[in-house]
Amino acid sequence: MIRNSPVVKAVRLLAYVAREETPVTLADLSAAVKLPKPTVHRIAALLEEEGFLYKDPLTRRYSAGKTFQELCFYALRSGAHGERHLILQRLSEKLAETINLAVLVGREVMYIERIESAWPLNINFQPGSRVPVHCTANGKLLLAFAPRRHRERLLNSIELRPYTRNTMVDGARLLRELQEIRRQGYSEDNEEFLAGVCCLAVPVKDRRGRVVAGLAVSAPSARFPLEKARSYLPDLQACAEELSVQAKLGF
Amino acid sequence: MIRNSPVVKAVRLLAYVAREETPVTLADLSAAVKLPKPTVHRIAALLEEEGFLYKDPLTRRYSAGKTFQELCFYALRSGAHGERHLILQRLSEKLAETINLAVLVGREVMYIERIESAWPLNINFQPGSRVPVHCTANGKLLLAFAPRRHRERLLNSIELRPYTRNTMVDGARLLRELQEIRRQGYSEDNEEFLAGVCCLAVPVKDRRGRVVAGLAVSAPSARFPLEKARSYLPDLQACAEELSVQAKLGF
DNA sequence: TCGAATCATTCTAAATGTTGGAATTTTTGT
DNA sequence: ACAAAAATTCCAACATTTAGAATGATTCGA
Repeated sequence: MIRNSPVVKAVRLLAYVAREETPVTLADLSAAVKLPKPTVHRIAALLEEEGFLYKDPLTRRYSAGKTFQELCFYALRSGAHGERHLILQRLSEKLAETINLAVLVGREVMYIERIESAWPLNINFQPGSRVPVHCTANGKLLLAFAPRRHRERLLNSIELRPYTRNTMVDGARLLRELQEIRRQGYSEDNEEFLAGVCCLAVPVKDRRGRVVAGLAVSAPSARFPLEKARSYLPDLQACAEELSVQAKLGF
Repeated sequence: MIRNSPVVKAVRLLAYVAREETPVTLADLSAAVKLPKPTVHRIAALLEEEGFLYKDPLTRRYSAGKTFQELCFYALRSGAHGERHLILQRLSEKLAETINLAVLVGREVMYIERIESAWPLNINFQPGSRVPVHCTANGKLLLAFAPRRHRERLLNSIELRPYTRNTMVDGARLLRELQEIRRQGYSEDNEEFLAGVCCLAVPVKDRRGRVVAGLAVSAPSARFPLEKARSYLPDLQACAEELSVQAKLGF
């Protein structure tokens, strides 16, 4: 991806101006974003024309423009992914553990949402971060329910790197486990990725029944072992159903 | 001035996404800004990388990104230096009570500006702080004038937690009140959030007449009961109008 | 009031990223 | 399972960006 794009420069200018308390001079801007003044000047002029910046005619200082400020009202209005977040939050509160929603992206699992439990000491993975597919509950789940061709291609292209003593590094064994996951409808991670942390994941399906995401609870084995997680299966499945039925996945 | 600059294209994309209520597809975007899909695709990817857009991995729809939302927050708050502040200050002086301007952020109401009255003893809510939506004048007002879909989704996802004896905890009754608010054009909070404190709020509209913010007076019922607040409705409305017409919302 | 220093703006040719039709892949709807 | 729609990738022609240098404007101290 091109990182020298004028688009990137423009939004960084915008970000700097918006974050500053008071209007800024061109020289400030130029120093802050590390671009030559003529460059900043031109981009700022474009942003000004679009109403994203406002240049005070007297002081020549830049601040947020009218269009931009108006936009702010709208952008904030719909706090990202309200309903989905709420559904997950309810589940997290009930189990008192971390809940995350993930999808398959390329050869990895990406969190699209994550509700941290109130407990201290739990791993910090931000939404957007990625984890391996062969040693996580969500990963194995999504792999198990992926279309066969897709699954095979993926399995051939990943390396079964060991993360803990329990990480599965044997392809044949992984295959058997995937079959088992399809049979029982959920997957487990018994400290296969992070020592001391176990997970349990259930599928989230779209209208047509295809598995599009995984919903998992993850917690320190010490206070929340897999047996306990299993006892909450109905709650997890109900939550997954809620996400599916209401088609709240999208937004 | 070059008008075909990618910078211009980028900010127009951003503006369109921010103004839409729900996440938009690439095809929508392409049609809306009248640019070929590959072009939109590339620019959107850049904006996503910068956190200005968020592409849901499941639906591939674009919405405002995290960095952008954070920026909006700053941009709205830093308006406090300019004309907007003066307009609010005049009103506050006339009523001799606390005035605040608020917007809907997610499921809550956020103050973007607040002029404290000179009186002692009044609650200290800084700009940026959030209050519930179902038991405040601004909250009910913004809810009442929000687009229907947005309102319904919000109502479904909030908990009508009681704060005082007067807090509305009955959804049906709240709905009726919202209808009444739309009819009469203003909303009241009769000690529903804080015992002993009442508020009255009027809508602030944008150019197209959509309600984007709420302007409220809040005061101890003892010295400034709702009847008295109502007598100042013309002043509040004039002030809201001033903010709207002159488009001084920005700053 | 003057001049020096700083800041803003314009100019330019070379460099770079952009562009969008066409092809490809993926997803959706029937 | 199929057709239609949408998203994504490609790439060579092309338009914009780039930033040094020059110029004009403003600020500030003496």
